[in-house]
Amino acid sequence: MARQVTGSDEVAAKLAVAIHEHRLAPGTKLNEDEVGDIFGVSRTVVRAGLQQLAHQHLVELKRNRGAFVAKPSVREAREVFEARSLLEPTTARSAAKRAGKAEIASLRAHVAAEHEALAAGDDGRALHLSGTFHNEIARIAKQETIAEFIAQLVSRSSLIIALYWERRAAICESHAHDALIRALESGDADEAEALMKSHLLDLYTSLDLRDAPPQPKSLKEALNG
Amino acid sequence: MARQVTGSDEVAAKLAVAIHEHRLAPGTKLNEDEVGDIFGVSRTVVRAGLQQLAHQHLVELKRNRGAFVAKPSVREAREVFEARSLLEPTTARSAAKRAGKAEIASLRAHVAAEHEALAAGDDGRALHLSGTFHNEIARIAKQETIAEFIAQLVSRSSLIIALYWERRAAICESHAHDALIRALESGDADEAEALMKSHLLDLYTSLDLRDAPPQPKSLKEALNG
DNA sequence: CGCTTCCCGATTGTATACGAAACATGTCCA
DNA sequence: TGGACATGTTTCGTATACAATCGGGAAGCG
Repeated sequence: MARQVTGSDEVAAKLAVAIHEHRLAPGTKLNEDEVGDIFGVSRTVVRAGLQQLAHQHLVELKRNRGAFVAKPSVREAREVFEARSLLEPTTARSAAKRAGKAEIASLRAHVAAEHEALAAGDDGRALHLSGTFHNEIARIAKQETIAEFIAQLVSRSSLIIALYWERRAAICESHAHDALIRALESGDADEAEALMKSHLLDLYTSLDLRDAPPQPKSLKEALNG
Repeated sequence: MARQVTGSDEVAAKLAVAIHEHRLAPGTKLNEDEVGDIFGVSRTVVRAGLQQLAHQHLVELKRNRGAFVAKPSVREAREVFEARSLLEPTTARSAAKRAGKAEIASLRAHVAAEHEALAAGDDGRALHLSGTFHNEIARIAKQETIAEFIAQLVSRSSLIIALYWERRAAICESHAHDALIRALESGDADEAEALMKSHLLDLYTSLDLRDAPPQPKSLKEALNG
């Protein structure tokens, strides 16, 4: 089928994007043979890719049962945003100190692409870009280690949004990213940090994290869970 | 050979402990067949385990070259401690608010074991326990997500210490951990946070992070790097 | 009619086999 | 004598084959 120059990394990356864009819903079973046929590779490489995603908590590996797109619990959702609130504001501060013209331009292009996708009705892609914007900030801060953590947290946030997002209509038109870019451009570290903090809080409070289990589609699933 | 009930997780865990205890030096080649023979499993499961460790940056996977125990760069060392300084003080604060009698007792036992290992001359084990102490703190804070990050950072710190530690003699007799336990016991969140912050700073400043490359064992290695 | 039990199918876990890439060595030529 | 090329060997990357395990469904029983 597809070219066989692809390694397990590529499989993992493509699945990750599909999850970010909400084309794969939480709980979806990822059959090894099926995925292998789709990408034109053998189960060996598919398994390797799935394990990568499992380490990032994007898929859940159940022994002798297979791989499923992860369904973060309410507890996990809170923890993810707690972690983000520890890492990202300080990272935004660092980014404000380091951002040059090239970085600012890149960020503006990123946001433009996001708005474009939104206008085209491609909500999934818009959501994905909205998430990777945070990765870009971390990259500008030149903290590879922290950037990696943030990338993982952003990925997991995408799953959390898929499960617990309430006001879908008001999707991301908050222009919070624009404000952040302005703060970075003017090198205002305090402002950048504060904006990032409130942006994350906004995101967090827009979730419906009542104790209800993550919408059990069926009774059976709820019982076997 | 060992029992075959072992999965890839077990292989990864055992290798990780060996690395933590400095029984496997940075740069050591981990031949798949060799490791497989040692643990009595096939290359398939060894590869899975090595990939796990690679995701934690404990081993480095070079395409068509094999797996090597990671050799963190100076840059990476700085980043790791930067990340720890963002995560751990706040986590210690949380732990101070939640720690009960059972948790305190567990921590004391942990430190006791550490001193015991040190007295027995088992420096590697002492170092390992000294690291996992931080994991325990994170566990008490009941932040699984952050705890996982910290666990990874502690692991990587172990490698960094192996490469850049200067005053080996003064190993950990700082009693910083004892002071931390006292703060947790009395529920003094501010004190716990401050102690953790200074403890990490102590660790960081005791490293020799000059720009020199991580001690190239041989000229060849330096050139091929 | 509902519950339990057992067996079979499907899917994963592990081992092995084969092809490919990289390093080392040895030879040939300038 | 020194360097460059060719070849051999080792080790990894991927595919395939076999074995173990779990879930579901049909049959049997209360």
